Amino acid sequence: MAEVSAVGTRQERKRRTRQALLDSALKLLEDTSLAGLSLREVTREAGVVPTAFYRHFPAMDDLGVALVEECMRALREMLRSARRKPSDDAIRGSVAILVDHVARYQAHFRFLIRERYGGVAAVRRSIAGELRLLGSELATDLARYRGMADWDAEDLRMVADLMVGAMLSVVTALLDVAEDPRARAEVVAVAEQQLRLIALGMTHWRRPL
Amino acid sequence: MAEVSAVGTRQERKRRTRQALLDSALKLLEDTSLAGLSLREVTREAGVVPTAFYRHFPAMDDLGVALVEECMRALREMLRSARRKPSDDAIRGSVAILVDHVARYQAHFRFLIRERYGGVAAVRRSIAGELRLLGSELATDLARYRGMADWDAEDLRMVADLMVGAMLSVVTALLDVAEDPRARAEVVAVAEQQLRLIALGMTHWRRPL
DNA sequence: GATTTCAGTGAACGTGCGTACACCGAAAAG
DNA sequence: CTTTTCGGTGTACGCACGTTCACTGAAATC
Repeated sequence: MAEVSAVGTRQERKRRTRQALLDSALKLLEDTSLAGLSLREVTREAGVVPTAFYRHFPAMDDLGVALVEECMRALREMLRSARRKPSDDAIRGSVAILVDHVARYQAHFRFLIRERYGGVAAVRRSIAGELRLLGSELATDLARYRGMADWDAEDLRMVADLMVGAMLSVVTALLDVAEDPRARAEVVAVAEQQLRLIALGMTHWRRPL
Repeated sequence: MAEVSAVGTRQERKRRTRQALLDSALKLLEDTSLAGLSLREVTREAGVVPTAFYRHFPAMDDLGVALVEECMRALREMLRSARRKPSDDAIRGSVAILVDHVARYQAHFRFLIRERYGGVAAVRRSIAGELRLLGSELATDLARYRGMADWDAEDLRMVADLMVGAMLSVVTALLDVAEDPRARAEVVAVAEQQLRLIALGMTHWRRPL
């Protein structure tokens, strides 16, 4: 059970309680989905009385949407890391960054994967919108690559979406293997090969034209 | 609300009631996830009294697992259709079959996608196991293709998993666009391109060796 | 025809839930 | 110093839930 200390200004204390609710929810969501999570469980875990919940969120759905925003902050931070990678092997470097971030924000990624097609419509919409944005960002990143200047926007988007999909598959696989280091290494190896195969397809894409 | 007719032998009537429970659950699951579905809702929809549920399933989790089996039957039927395709364009033909099946078994596919990482552990495990099997089947299918005889099992498996992942992405996209025929055509076009890009990567995979 | 089986019934229970409401006390505002 | 604001409290309510148990009546078995 989390305890919120009593020090600080009033709005600071409110912010901390809100964060405690988000953290508690995320912790409990390792075992169930948002649809199976009760308001009372969350407040119990956070160490406040049930009715205090309403001082921060109108309903559980809204807490879910707030959690999506928190998760997306982590995802964007990851993309930023990948952008300033001085690696000579872009694929290996990107996968390494992905693995690192999934390990650090395990609960966040699990929530994202689970609720992407989960039972709460508002959360689904929120995740879909954010992922679409992420696809756009990746597409513009790809456009800056050597030898891709002549790609049209549609094809860039198509490849970017394929890569986002593959990335999320890898995240899922990583969450499944959890702590087993041998299985983890296998997942990483397969992910690198899959991306390499996609890259191989890209270098030959409509080149004959 | 479904009504189970009173004709037929006893075990036949039992089978029909069981199916009514499965159908009712699947219908209700279009709006929520399994974790958010109550036993009483399902029996209400099926037109039986709550306690009758226990004559067929020990708990909701078990109904969920039974639903997974039903969904997988649909998926296997799809693979069988794809296997006896006389199409000269394998990719276009496969995608067409996929689109057709998703349209026919929309609720089943939605359930599968939603519960794959949903809140019920037993169902998750069941789906993961079935998909792994599906990957194996696809890998052996691929091995029979012209020019893939020299691929080793590991690489076949890697490609098969990439394709299963891409396929599930397409299913998801199809479920999202639902009825809009223009968006649907766009999804189909992108899916074909993505598979074509993967195929392109395959033809150049380790060929230099 | 008598007996057994069993899918479906109906009433009743304890529980945990979301939410309404009046209240408190310290921080913020005047 | 006085007043206002407001995050958190405690009680209390009605409701839907899962599960129990004894019961029914027609089909299956003998």
